[in-house]
Amino acid sequence: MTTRWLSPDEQRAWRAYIAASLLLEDAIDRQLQQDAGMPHLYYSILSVLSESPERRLRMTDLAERLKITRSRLTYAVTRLEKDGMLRREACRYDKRGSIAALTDEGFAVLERAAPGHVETVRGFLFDRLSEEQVGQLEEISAAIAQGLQEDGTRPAADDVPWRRRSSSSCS
Amino acid sequence: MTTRWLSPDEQRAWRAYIAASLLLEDAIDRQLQQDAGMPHLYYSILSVLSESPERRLRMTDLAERLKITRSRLTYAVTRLEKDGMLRREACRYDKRGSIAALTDEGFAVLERAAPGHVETVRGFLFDRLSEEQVGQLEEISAAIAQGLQEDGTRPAADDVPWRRRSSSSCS
DNA sequence: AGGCCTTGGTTCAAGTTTGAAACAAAACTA
DNA sequence: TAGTTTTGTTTCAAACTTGAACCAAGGCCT
Repeated sequence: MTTRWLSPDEQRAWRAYIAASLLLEDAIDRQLQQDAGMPHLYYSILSVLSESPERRLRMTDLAERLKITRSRLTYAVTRLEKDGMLRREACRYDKRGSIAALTDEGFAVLERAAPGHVETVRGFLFDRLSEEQVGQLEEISAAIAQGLQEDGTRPAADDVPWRRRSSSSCS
Repeated sequence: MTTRWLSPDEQRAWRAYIAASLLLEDAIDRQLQQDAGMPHLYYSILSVLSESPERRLRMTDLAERLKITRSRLTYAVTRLEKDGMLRREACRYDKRGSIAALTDEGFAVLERAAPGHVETVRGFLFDRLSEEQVGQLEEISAAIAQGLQEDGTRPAADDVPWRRRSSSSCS
């Protein structure tokens, strides 16, 4: 089959999107690196933990929410643990499991960094978009994410009638 | 001043966006790594070069178009040169300058990889969006990028009445 | 010409990401 | 229950990114 190339509109959208996402991630990484001494992903880890029940989550669940590989998470958590931002705990119900628990210090760091981070996100993103566009951005993002999450390299989709396990809290 | 936190709508949009951009870049990187043996950025370098006059561009111009640091580009170009995808040439008019020139082999690799790449972008992005949304995505991205490009850490903005130099072709 | 600031690129070390492999503990299955 | 497969996590080496430092060379003064 001959390739369906991108239309000029699609080309422009694609390039604009690539540029914007690169620039935005860079700006946010730099801000957080400066003000909190950690890149965006690491901040997000603390943030997700802070909103979880008892401020703790199993590694796999954490990785799933952040859309990153377990291996990447392991590395990040090791660093954050070294820095005292969180602690690893064993899972009582599943001896394989390991739980990342936010420490008080981690929470404090998060609280101190949050205002600056929000300012940045606002300044570079939301202040530049209309309310309408915010809605559009969410819908577009959701559509993209959905397509990419239908279980990664799935087995044809009609092969798995039930939905994936929701979570495995533990603790 | 007390922080203006994100509204629920903004929160959702932000999280959806982060997830989508992570997932999308990952998917594209994986596809290109598989089919062309290089990550997305490296492919983009070849792609930009292929569309430039004489298929060559100065390092700084290349970095500017791709929105990456010169140092990152240096590393990437070194790898691509080692792989024979491009060649570095001296700049005749500016002895500091160095020009990246796509080789025939690089062009060939690009041509072979392009269809698969476009399929992927289409499958994960454009096939999931309405025509309208494509337009919205472009506008949103452009707005974001614009805000982030007003000359990085600029000197107060009212300090530089003229616009930055456009380019420095050479060769 | 002689200084001095800027620009174009690279280098280097430290930090991060990737993907495959290794392990150990569940969960099945025969 | 032993054997096999799956799941949860880490480990390791190779590749990549970051940011600061460095080295020319070009531009501007005076």
